[in-house]
Amino acid sequence: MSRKRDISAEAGARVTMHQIAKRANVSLGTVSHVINETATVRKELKQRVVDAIEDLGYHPNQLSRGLRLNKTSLIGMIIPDITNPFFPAVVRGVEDIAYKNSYRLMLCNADNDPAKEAAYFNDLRSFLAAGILIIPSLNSTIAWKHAMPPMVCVDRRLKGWKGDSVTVANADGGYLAGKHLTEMGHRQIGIISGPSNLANAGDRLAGFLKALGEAGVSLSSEYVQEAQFDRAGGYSSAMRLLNLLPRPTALFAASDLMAIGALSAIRASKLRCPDEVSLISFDALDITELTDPAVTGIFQPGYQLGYTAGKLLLDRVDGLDLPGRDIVLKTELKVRDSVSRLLVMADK
Amino acid sequence: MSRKRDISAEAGARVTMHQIAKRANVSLGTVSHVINETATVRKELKQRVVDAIEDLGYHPNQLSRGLRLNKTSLIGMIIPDITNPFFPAVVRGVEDIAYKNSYRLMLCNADNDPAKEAAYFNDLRSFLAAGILIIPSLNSTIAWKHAMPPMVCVDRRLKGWKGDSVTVANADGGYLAGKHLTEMGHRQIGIISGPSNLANAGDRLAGFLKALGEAGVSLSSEYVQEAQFDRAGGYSSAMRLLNLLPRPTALFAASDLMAIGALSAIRASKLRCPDEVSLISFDALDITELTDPAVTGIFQPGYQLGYTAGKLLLDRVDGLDLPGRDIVLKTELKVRDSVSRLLVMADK
DNA sequence: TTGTAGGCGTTATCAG
DNA sequence: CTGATAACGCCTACAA
Repeated sequence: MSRKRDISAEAGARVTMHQIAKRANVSLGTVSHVINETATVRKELKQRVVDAIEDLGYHPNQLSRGLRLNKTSLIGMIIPDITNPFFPAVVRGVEDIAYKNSYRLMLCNADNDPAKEAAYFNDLRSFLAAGILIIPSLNSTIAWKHAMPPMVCVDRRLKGWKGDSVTVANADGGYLAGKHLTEMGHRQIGIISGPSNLANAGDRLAGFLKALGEAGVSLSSEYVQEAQFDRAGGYSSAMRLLNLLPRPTALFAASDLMAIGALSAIRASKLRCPDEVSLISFDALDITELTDPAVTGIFQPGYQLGYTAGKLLLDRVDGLDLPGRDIVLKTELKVRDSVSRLLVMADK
Repeated sequence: MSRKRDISAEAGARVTMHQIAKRANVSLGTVSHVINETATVRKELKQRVVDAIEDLGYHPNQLSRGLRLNKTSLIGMIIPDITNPFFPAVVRGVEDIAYKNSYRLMLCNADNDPAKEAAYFNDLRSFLAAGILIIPSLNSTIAWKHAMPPMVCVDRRLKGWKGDSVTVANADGGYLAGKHLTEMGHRQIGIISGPSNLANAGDRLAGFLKALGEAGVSLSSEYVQEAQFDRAGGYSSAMRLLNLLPRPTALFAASDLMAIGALSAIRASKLRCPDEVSLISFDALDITELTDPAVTGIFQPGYQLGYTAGKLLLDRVDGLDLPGRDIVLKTELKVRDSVSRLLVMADK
């Protein structure tokens, strides 16, 4: 008795099925049956139960429920960096589809730290999440494990991943960017690429270089800088690029955050964009629409990415048993104001 | 037996303490003791247990753990809109302090929908979250309930909230903005205020008007527009304001997102900022540093907000029993390029 | 149609 | 120092 009081006196003490049963004068089983509609209960009894639930403000304890069912209604999602505005868009997509199917989203921000990512991953499993969505961090150590809940990779694929994934057409996007630049007359181009151990970054770069190749443009290696997908990375890479001779007439940044950093670098170098240096970017988020100048870039459908991934995951949660599916979403060129047409080429 | 197999064959089946005990040739209790260090176990046995845990890749089931302890290591956080870049900053602050204390963050995006907010709130309680952090949505219906886990209000206070809260000095911030504008010579000013049912918005407005009053400036009511804290709200309000006669020489936007909308409106009206229309804003996020022009604004310490709120919450989780604390964080004027000095006043 | 009882994986009490 | 054993709240097979 004293033990029971000790526990129930804690802050989280809540109404249980037991109390509902007692108040409605029915058995525990009956309460469960009306809650889960797992048996047809006599109308009168049912009403009594419903009333009791209402009166006492009962909400089922998801822990015991999950323990019993060996699964919760939680969808776990791991993202590398919540302050990168691309990811919240993806999250919104996931959230909409999950909430609609009465799943809840447990969002974990790995902070690009593999250890943190792994910790969150294990926790998600420990909470018996129904499924996991992951946008892998830079040096992710997550690997397929035995007895995993369904999982789908979003935006980036886990190394050696065989399951479902949803990504964007990074190579195509890079190609689009390269084509636009060469069509606008640029031949002296600097590239700010993402971390080379990220497939994403490699694909964008490859696509971009392919377009350049088709236009007969070749770049010596110092014109290809590698950096983190953030502002600081964009800034320092752009600085290096702008000091090269001959100076590039255009820069390709592999992400919007990088592009913003590059823009700062261009300003800091007392150069004008796009008059003296053009800039094209990848992401085409709202924010790069309001910079000075608005940045031309390759649009990635972030919301769709999340929504689609959520759908694939729910399929698996519902027991779909199929080989892994890869869905690749199209990218799109958004022409804004940061790329100028080169009419006369001084060195020609 | 068949039942047991049925359940353990499910996708989420995992290693349990039972298996550890068997493999290490000790009892269940001993395993628990070495895991929780709740009794000193003989070195040799302990090693066997540790090895078994390692070998089998055991992770405790948080559901049963939480069920038993009547509390999990989850911190729930409800935010109104994940795509508003102010909130992710707050989340980062929370996350850092929570993770450091080995709590996990369950982030819920209410989407400014009171129903969704309430649903998440109940779910968080159902999962026996150790504590809840909430940035209330616009028309929040959350009210104090019996047997709630510790909760602290962040950024905005819940109606009638008596517990802990962390907010920023909105009135002071508004005052700072008003003072800056009048000191720069502006007397014809337009205001884009937030929803009037939000204390936040009211405070900013009141502070701003106070500064105006001290400078002997009074505004007729059509110069005060009310809108949602987003881009669209900023745009349409600014449009209305810019069509007023006499046209305001300066605009005060109650949030960065609004300011960005206002900037678009200024451009769409073929006006130049800051030459013809100055703009001052509230938030001073990174993004408004890169717009054209960079927007002068009142800085809110988002990360600190989250970090501090997290600390208050953990205090409560640890059983601190004290009357509610209100912590108010200071704001700060960040001068950038969107406010011009008015030297000669035509109508003087 | 309703009620009873056992067990999900832990922790904690208490006796050896 | 170690090991049974009883809960925690819920679901469900099975009995009534």
